[in-house]
Amino acid sequence: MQEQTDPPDEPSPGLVSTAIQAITQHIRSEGLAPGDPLPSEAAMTRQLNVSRTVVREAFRSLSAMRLIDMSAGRRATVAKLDTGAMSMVIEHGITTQQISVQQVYDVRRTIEMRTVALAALRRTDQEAAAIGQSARLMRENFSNPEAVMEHDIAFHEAIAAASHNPVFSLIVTAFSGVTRRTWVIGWRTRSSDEAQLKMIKGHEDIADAILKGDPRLAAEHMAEHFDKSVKALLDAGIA
Amino acid sequence: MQEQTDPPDEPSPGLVSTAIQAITQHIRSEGLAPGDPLPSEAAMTRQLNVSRTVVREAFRSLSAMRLIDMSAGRRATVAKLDTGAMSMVIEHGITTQQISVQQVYDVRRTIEMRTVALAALRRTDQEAAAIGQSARLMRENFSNPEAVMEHDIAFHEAIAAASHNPVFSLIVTAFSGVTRRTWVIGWRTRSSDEAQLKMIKGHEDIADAILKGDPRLAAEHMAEHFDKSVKALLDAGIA
DNA sequence: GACAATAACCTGTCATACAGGCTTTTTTCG
DNA sequence: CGAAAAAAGCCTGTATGACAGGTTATTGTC
Repeated sequence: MQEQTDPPDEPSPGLVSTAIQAITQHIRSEGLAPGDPLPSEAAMTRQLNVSRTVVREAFRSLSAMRLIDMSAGRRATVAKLDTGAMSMVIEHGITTQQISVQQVYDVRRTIEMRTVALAALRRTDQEAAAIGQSARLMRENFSNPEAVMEHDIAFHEAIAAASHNPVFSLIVTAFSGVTRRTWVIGWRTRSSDEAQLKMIKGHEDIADAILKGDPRLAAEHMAEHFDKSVKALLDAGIA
Repeated sequence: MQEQTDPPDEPSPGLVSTAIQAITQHIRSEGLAPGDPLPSEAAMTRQLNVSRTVVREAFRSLSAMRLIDMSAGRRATVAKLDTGAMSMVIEHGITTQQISVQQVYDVRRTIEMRTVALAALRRTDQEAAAIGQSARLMRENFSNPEAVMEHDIAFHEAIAAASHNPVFSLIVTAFSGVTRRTWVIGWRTRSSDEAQLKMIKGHEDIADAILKGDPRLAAEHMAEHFDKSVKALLDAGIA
């Protein structure tokens, strides 16, 4: 058996938590869709019989998680799926050293081996074009590492989008922040222009395999890409 | 040497967002670890030159994401990695029909094919025991579906933990909420006791493979398990 | 030196106030 | 009559002050 940290009784989870639950419950029970408006703060205040402070902190919390959208003067609305909260959790794990960059890469590899295969099977022509475009822009901006990185990130997100499973997109996008903070290290480790161009070639190979609709080949190239990336990070001493 | 009150031009992402960033920035720059205390609200109020309302909403937002822990009378502290925020994002996606249960299962399958293999390679004896224990408890509570479900969930989370990669644990645990809301449907679809026992046997096979340290076999059983689970959900008409 | 009383600080919640953004209604003018 | 402009009304963003109750540090006593 395992040790539980929660005491057996939790009488008051706090008014704010209660309010948060009431709001999410409202979304569920009313079957609200993205864009639909939520009750005003005043209405919630009356319904829950608490102060506006409490209701406001609840709304603000949901807004911070990007579950709802708030803006001045208008009512809050149900938000489209967004990676905001996940990104913050991952970043928090990294900055407090509870997870390592290498662990993130291991998860990315696992997921992207799947997204790339799905993309090869399910991509539309437009999505294939977007993926190819990102790879092409990496080469064209070769002399500008920052630009290469952004197109690299866009490349991976485009593949996730082409998997037609928004959960994959969510996760892959959540990792982009970590990538932004470590990408340059991997790039510098590829000391020669030749090594750097080879890395870009790897992306083009993946794009081609997706365009051809060959999931096995796409996954093979993706595996190779990740193995090299992780090796680059390890060479640079990233734990 | 630094911050004056009003930067001349900022499209104003809002004072609260600014405060949130200031707090996370503080965690980063001070290199805080889980359990370390953050500045008091009053201190933050002075430092950012905003009202306590703003600072409070920022703290509360971070608390809702489980990035910090708050409790009455004590200062907020840096939180241990927690799946709270991720769970809420996934649940939000499900309730607003932006993602389907089947899409979640596809992601789970992808991830757990990896965690089970890693668990077979890296599990400690204690972890192997915990995994086996969960499988055993599933069988022992056979007549109580709710209990079977909880041990099923614990089983998968234990495997993720045994992968020794907290990011996997984070994601697997984030999906547990969805499982709780759909598990019974799959269970009912297995109409006969025989079919239900076979499903439990599948878990025991996985546990055995992990105990034996055979990643390939473990992954094979896990694949089978997921294929049957997804089939059960599809038979029940889950989109 | 141990221990209890107390002071100081901190968070949780409430009430109120006001500036400014949106939306709807009313008014006015063509 | 119709359309544009003005006003009214609701809504959110932020600030301030107040007080209850929990937590920690200090002090004073034995």
